[in-house]
Parts: sequence; C-alpha cells; structure tokens
Amino acid sequence: MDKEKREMKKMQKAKHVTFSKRKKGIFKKAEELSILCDADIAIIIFSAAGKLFQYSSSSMKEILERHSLHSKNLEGQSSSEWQPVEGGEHPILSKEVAEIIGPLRKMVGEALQGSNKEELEQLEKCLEAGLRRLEMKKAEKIAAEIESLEQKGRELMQENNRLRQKKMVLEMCRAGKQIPADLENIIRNEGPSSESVTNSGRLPPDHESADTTLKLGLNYGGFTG
Amino acid sequence: MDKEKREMKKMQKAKHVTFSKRKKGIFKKAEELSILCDADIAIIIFSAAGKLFQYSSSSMKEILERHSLHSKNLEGQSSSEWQPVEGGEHPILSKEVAEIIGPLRKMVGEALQGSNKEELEQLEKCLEAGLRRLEMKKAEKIAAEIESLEQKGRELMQENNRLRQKKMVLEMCRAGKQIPADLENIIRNEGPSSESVTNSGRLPPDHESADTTLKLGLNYGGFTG
DNA sequence: ACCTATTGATAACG
DNA sequence: TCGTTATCAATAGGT
Repeated sequence: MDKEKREMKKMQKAKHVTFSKRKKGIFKKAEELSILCDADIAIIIFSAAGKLFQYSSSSMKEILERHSLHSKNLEGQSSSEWQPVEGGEHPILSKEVAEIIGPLRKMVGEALQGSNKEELEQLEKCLEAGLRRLEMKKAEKIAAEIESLEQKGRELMQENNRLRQKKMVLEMCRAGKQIPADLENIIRNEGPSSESVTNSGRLPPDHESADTTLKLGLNYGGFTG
Repeated sequence: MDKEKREMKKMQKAKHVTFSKRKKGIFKKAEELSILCDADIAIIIFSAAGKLFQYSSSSMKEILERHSLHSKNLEGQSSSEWQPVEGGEHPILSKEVAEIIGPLRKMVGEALQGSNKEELEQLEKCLEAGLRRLEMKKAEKIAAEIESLEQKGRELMQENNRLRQKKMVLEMCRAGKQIPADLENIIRNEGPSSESVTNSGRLPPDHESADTTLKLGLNYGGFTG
C-alpha cells in the first residue's frame, strides 16, 4: 500500500528531525557548560548515516591532543621485544570486514523497504566511510608492525657495530699490539649506546650503522594510500 | 570579612555542583541521542581544574580514529562553532578502494532504475567479494614486506651471534688464557655459524643469542590469511 | 521553519 | 553526593 510507504517516510523524516534537534540541543548545552563553568569541551557525533558533526569550545585538535595525553598513561610499551604486536590474529579479514558487511546487510534490508534515491546514496556514502575506516585501521596496525621491525633492525645494527668495534680492538690485542688507552672503554662498555660515547677522533663515527639505518627506513607509504 | 569568604566558598561550591549536574545532563542527552537516533557519540570534557571527563556511546578510541579520518582533510575549525563537517566526499581513495567504489556507484545507479530485492542483494554480494579481494591483495604485499624485514633481522641476528662468539674468545685471549684448539675456528670462520659450537664447560652457552634467534622466527601467518 | 503542550532539566536549598 | 521543588528550557508533534 502507498499508505504504508508514506508512513515509513514520515517516520524516517521524524527521526532525522529528532536527531537534528537533539544534536543542536546538546551542542547548546555544551556551549553553556563551557562558558558557565569554564570547561573545555569537545563533542563528536556520527549520525546513523555516517555523517560527522562536531562541537568544540576551543580547538578540537588541542582538546583531542590533551585527551590523548591523559589516556595514554595507561598504555604500556614493551620495546625491544620481538613479539608481533598482536599475538594471534588469524582471520585478518573476518573481523573488520564483518564490521562493514554486518551493517551493510542491515542497511540493505532497510533500503528494501523504501528504496529511494536518498537512501541508496546514503548507503553508498556509508560504505565509502566504512571502507576508509577499514583502510585506516589496517594501515595503523601494519605501520606499527613495520615500525617495530625497523626499530629492532636498528637496534641490531647498533649492537652489531659495537660488536664489530670490539672485535677489531680485540683482534689487535691478540696480534700482540698495544691497545690505546682511549679504546679501552669500547671493550668495557656493555650497555646500549644510549648516551653518546666520546669517540675522540680516533675511531670513525658510526657511518655504517647510519647508512644501514637509512636503508631500513623504507617507504611504506604505498600501503597507506 | 568572614561574610565575603563564606560567600566565595558558597559560589565555588555552587559552580562545582552546577558543573557536575550539567555534565551529567549532557552525558544523559548524548546517551539518549545515540540510542534514539543510532548515532555514535564521543564527548570529552576538561573541567576548569583540568580534570578529564568523557562519554562515548561505543569505543572512544574507535570514534576518535574515525574522527581523525574525517578531519584529516579539513583544517581550521573555528572554535565555538558547530557545523556539519562534510564527510570525506572527495578525499584520496587508495587505488584499491577506488576500484570498489567506482563500480559501486555504477551499480547504485543501475539499482535506482529497477530497485528490487535481487539487485540489491547482488550489490551486496559484489561488495563483499570486492572487499575480500582487496584484503587479499593487501595481505600479499604486506606479507612480502614483512618477510623481507624478518629475513634481514635473521641475518643481522646471525651476524650478531657470530660476533658475540668471537668477542668472547678474544676477550679470553686478552685475559691471557690459552685458547682451546677447537675454538680457534670461531675466530677464523667468517661464514655463518652453521654448526653447533661445543662449549666444553669453560664458556657459558650463549643462551641469549639462541633465545633471540628463536624469537626471530615469528609467525606472521595472520597477514597471509 | 514555526508554534504549543508537555515533559524533562536544573538551580537553590537542605 | 543526594533529595526536593519551583521554574523554565528542550522537545515531540502538528502546521
């Protein structure tokens, strides 16, 4: 019946109006609170269609940075560990694809009721946004993995170079030569090269490791877009 | 006057109470909106004292990630203004995402003519397949890159272990001890340490390197499917 | 977009 | 922080 279709449209329009009104209301309340109580507020709203609305009493960017500062305290960093970032993520496809396909089914179902141009275009936009989110998530994970691998590579290279130096010195020793006093520290120094070891001109600066580090610093931009 | 002091305290308390109540009110409104209109909402509030309060209808982290995606292309938000941010209409799509979105538009266009159930379901299936293909392609690339990095890591580690062993032997030499004949080859041997070195009780077994080498044999199957 | 009835938010106080 | 209440703003529904 046309009657039913009209009813559906009415309902959807009402829903949209409600969203709009209430969103406006919340933003207003936020503005009031920020002025009345001298607070800093940021609000991010994604509508059901995936559209972004936002309010911020000052700079959104600043507030988000401040927020990440506060929330970063709970994160632990296990550097120098060779473990992959996520222990076991077997179905790399399923989880995130499901996040898109699930809502997709729902939306297709809804679109079947009153399939008009607006709804289909909405669907399209939503999918686009979903894909982008998926891309983003993946890119982040992979960037983390690769960063971890690169870091480890750098550390290994440094270690390697230290060992090479020690080896050289020790081989000199074995050959019966005198070890210059200012090279002794190279042998004794076991810790990671956190602080700059003063190579007073006699040993060449670690060009090799620098070069290798550069080689390891590959450009992975191709994966992010 | 005591009168004034008491007034001040009263005012401050009232202000604090107001902040608390209104914050609660906004969070409530946000929850209502998220449920009523199926929206995704995040609110971040810093009180005048700098304390952080936050609400999110789902995962704060996810919402912020999603937001950063949208706002990546839009800069210069005027503060104290709320305006709909046009969700990424024409930002850079990765090549592969474009490969999906393009046909999607076409299909949506077609579906607009005779929008029936079958066509929409077809659309859905096509998208699902497209997503999986995209995942596959990406996974392949990434697996190759990571394999390359891993290989590099393994090589570095092997080199590292050889250097460690040499270092140990050379340090013994430097300490004036006799070098057992069966360890001489370690110093001369420049190739990979293929065979197990018998540490006849005198040298501690290189547990560290062995362990690290094992850690290098990571399982990245997650990226290949 | 505007109007109105009604509900819900909140300021003031304890 | 919580409970109560008078007041007034937010909003649903209709035009």
